[in-house]
Amino acid sequence: MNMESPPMKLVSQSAGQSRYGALAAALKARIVAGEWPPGSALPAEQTLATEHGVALGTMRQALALLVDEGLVKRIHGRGTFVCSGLTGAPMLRFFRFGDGAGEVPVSRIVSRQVLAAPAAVARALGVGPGDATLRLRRLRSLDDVPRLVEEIWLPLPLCSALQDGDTSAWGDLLYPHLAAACGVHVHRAVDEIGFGQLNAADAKALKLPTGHPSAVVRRQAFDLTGRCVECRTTRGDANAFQYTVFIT
Amino acid sequence: MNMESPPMKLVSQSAGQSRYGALAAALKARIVAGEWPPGSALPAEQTLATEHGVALGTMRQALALLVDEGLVKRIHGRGTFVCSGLTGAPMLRFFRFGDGAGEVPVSRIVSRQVLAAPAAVARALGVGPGDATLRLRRLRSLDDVPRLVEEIWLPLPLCSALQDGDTSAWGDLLYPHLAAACGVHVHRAVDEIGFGQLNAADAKALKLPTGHPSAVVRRQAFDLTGRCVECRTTRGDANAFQYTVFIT
DNA sequence: AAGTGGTCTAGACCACTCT
DNA sequence: GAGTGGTCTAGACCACTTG
Repeated sequence: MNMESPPMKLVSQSAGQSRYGALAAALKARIVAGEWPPGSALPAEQTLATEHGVALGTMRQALALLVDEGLVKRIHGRGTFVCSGLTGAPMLRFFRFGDGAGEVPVSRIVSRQVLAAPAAVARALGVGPGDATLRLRRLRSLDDVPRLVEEIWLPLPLCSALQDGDTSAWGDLLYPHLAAACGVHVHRAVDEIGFGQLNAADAKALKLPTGHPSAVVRRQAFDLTGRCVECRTTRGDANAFQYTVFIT
Repeated sequence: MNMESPPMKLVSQSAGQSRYGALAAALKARIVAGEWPPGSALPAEQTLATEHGVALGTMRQALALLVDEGLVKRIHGRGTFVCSGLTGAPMLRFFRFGDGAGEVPVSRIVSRQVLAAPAAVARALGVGPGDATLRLRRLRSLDDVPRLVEEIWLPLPLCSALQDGDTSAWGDLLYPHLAAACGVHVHRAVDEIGFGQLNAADAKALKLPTGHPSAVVRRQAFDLTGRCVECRTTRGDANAFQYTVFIT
């Protein structure tokens, strides 16, 4: 008879760290490493608990940490799934244009170029200055009225699948297309809101006078590994800007 | 011998609700009713669990809900405390004025009047239009440079302690003074950000030209019971506006 | 030392989803 | 019905704070 103990994953636990914290970190590492790709299911909590030789409750605490972190999503009766990334984090949530409905604006890529990254862009993307990047300019419209202008920078070996082909087939959301075409899943983003004036080109695109006040949103988007996979600047009419912050 | 079961709080549990959810709601009701005032400690979790005839873990889940809600704060080794309210929710976090340090701006009340609430203010405060309110105008400065102008409306029987007395003794933060003088604890607030232009009076106070672009923050503040206890409009130079949003 | 919350266990049973 | 996560129990022991 084989009395060997079953294979058990050992988790290193640094001093002062709880066991569920260490477990969460270990699971996160396996997710980031791609062992369970975005959208796929993790083993059942009972399986994981047995594998690691801990009680069910302890494993549940570890998984709860990953849920808080936005890394996995648990669905009662179905399983635990690695989050597939943001679909939009829609820029429109910063603005109130007439309608009020939360519809997705129509997107049109008006320019696509491979360029050496300027210093600021390279810093944001975490690449070397002068490294090859893809720069997109995009115009977003509601009811055929242009509302937002965007300048999007993507790191280049990574997103080279977007270099060629018909941009009109991309759809109105960048992130789902980025996931489908490049396998890049946006997991987290940071938007920095500021204020400025439209330059001549942007003003013309938005059919507003040059120098018109504009809200400026600078975004960095990151994937599961913490790598910056997009940096973007969005501009729209400052008078339509409205954003709500909840404080607790 | 007295074999009676100890007094046990009964909690009504509506269908489809977990027991810890019902417990949390019951505890919240007692907090809102003032049974444990802000800053005071709740009974020990073990005591509460026994009182309600549930296991420790269940009571812990209930308390965790209250923590998430920002209603109580747990401190290891000390106890569970009702949150004493926001101290500032500083408006300055929306702006970047030179220094960069997160210091509290010096406040000066420049006007204090009892006024009938205009329609918009009455709606925000949840009082009848024309009800008595206290209107404050406040100027906030950094390094003796005026940076923000504020118009603050307070409901009046509630905040009547602020009607008289020397405003220069209030200190630079409104909420701690509101708590000390009126027993009003601000527990939650909603800030709505927009852009506009300075009118002549505000421009003069900020030493900027009339019509200068300004960031406008409209705030409603609420106490534990969900009652609106303040409505405020803050304006500052739009060019100094900067706010960061994290998306997950 | 006494009292508090934090971690962990080893179970039981329930609610939901899929086949 | 089999498999999943969600709730609940009744303990044990640990870590932190205070007198």
